[in-house]
Amino acid sequence: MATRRKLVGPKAATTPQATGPVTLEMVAAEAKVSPSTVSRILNGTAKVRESKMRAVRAAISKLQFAPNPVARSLARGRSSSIGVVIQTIDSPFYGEALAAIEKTLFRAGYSVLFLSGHWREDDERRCVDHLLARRVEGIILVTSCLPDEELVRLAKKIPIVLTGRSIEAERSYSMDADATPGARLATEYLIGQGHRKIAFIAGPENHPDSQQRLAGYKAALAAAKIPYSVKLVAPGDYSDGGGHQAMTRLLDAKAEFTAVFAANDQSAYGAMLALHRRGLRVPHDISIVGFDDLPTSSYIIPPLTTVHRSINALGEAAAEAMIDLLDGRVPVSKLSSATLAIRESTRSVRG
Amino acid sequence: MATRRKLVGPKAATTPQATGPVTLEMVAAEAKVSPSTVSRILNGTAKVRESKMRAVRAAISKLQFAPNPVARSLARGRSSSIGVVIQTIDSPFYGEALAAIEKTLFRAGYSVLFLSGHWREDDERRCVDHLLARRVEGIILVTSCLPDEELVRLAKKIPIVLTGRSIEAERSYSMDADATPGARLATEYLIGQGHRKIAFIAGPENHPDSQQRLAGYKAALAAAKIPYSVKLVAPGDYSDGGGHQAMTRLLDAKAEFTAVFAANDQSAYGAMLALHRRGLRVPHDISIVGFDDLPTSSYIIPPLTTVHRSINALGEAAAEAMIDLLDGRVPVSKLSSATLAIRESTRSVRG
DNA sequence: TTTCCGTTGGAAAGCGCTTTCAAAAGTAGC
DNA sequence: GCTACTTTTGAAAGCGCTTTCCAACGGAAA
Repeated sequence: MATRRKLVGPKAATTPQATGPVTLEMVAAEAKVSPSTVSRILNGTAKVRESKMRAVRAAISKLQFAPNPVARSLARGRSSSIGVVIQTIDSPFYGEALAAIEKTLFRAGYSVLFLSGHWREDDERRCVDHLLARRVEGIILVTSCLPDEELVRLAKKIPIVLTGRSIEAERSYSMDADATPGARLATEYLIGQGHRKIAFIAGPENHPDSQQRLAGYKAALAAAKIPYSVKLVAPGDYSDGGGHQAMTRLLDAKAEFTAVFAANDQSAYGAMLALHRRGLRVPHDISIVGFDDLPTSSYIIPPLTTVHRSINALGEAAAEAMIDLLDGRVPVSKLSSATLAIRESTRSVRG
Repeated sequence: MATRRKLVGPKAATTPQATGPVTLEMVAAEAKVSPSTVSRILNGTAKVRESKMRAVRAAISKLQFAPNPVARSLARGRSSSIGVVIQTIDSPFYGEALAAIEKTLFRAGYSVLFLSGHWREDDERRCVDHLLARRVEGIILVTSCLPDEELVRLAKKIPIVLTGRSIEAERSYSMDADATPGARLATEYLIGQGHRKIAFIAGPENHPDSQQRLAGYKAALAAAKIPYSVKLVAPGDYSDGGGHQAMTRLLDAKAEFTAVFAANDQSAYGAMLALHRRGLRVPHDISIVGFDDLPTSSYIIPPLTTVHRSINALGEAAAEAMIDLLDGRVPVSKLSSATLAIRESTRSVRG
């Protein structure tokens, strides 16, 4: 029977001192209405007499009441928060997307939980479990590395939106921004500039996205009837260091090429440095194009020609798709295609 | 009284079908013990007979039970989550710190809510309010721009840890990694290399951190008895573009200098590009040193000499300080001091 | 065997809100 | 002025856990 944890006596409501956070009940008491009425006003779930309305509003602002979202979540069975799994929260590439996701979701009244999966299956799985445990209402997976079946299974439990992947499942939305056309565009540009010997610095071998970039490169080559040579392809890992190593390897192997297409900008940076170390000049001796258009890419020397995809738009679209999913609508894709930001790291070698 | 929302009959426990998420009560029923016992086992809050222990564990794994953190938060009055307010979530500089915060806090069992304040008072205030409403247990403010009084007031309500700022308040911890020594170090290095005319590209004028960088520059100059000249100081804003503009302005003003100290690496990138555009070579004609040591700084051309402070350590320390605060301990500072990463953007102009 | 004391474990209250249900209060209509 | 509806409102149950309180239990001392 004892009233646990009630730190103040029965006259609590009349004692406005250190009673901790203000509760809805206190507002009700202050406004002399029932808690239900306060709740109804808060949520607009029913019509309430104008006079009470005012009284409650007054009480709310007088007591500085703010509803406890935890209690609300529990009662409603919904948490108003959604989870985002990303490779790493400090990804230079996805950063902008995160910002857009945060902004869009925040506006729509959701809290966002960002978690880093480090592009490792088990880490990512742990993130997802954590998010499920936290009862998020949906999960956005930015280029997940989880197997398809698992994602499909996940989609059965909770709405998910995927970027850089594509699965078939209810209550899910895949935004597979296929990188192939972009990669092809870059390679074609190089070809158009008269280059015939074009090296390629690849990304992580097992990742679909990086495979698409390679595919685009090959496609452009094939279309121009330029034979594809494995000697001109160096493995990288999307990092500056990887690009540096790849270029070094290419150079050491005495591969012949007049241009390089790097699977992403960071690799391009590294490659450029390697070139520089060997006394080769960009674009005079070697042309180079990147992929991603990182913010700094217009400021490095020389400013990098690179494939641009609005990553901000990607984030926004992902967030909007999630909102659509949650509201029971079917998201519509509105991703713009890749363009080439032509800057100063490439030159024509024709006539 | 009607039992609301109870979708299945009284024999619910025996019907293992689509009953939605598994609850502690279901586990209790399955293990034939009371909910209290399950809770005690879950939290280790009391000794429980070995046999029941086993039964409960079995039930848990059989039903795949995971406690609902929302309910738990409500009951405990604690949310096990902490908020982080950052300039922007895609900050190239703080990114690493965020990653460290996430990792450290996650390990300690907390969820992290990242919010972007955009270095604007009202945005930041809104973030803080949101976090308070969400009942986070503590807030980490990464170089907040809120006025001191406000932070002090905030600290009264909730434990906070501050980076790049310093306030006096209970249950708060300031990690004011003063930038002055680092800036001084950079400038002194340049002086040591024989430079006497050293330009400075400043950061945002009103920010304490950027003022410290200027102060360090001035201090080094003074110590070497080199007169300080406003003509050699160009306003910037910590962005690549700002650095580019600043350098352009310096050059247009025909300022004479043989070295530049940029308030941060991004400004340095921009400045280098401006130099390059004018045909000036780094470090042959002009030496340049940056501040922050961004990941790409070792890969740009030429690799940038810059002030290095472990931003990863900063994040880790911030997270640990928060944990200390929450556990009622007094955090102890363990920030290492700034070092200079000497690379290839500077050269000696002596003898 | 009885008494006393330290363990275990269950019943139930409570966290702060939402929502159902039914009673109270208005509004018409006759 | 009274019946028959249609709002508006309050009481109370419930969301899924934690935690207090106390009864039951088991073993040691008597």
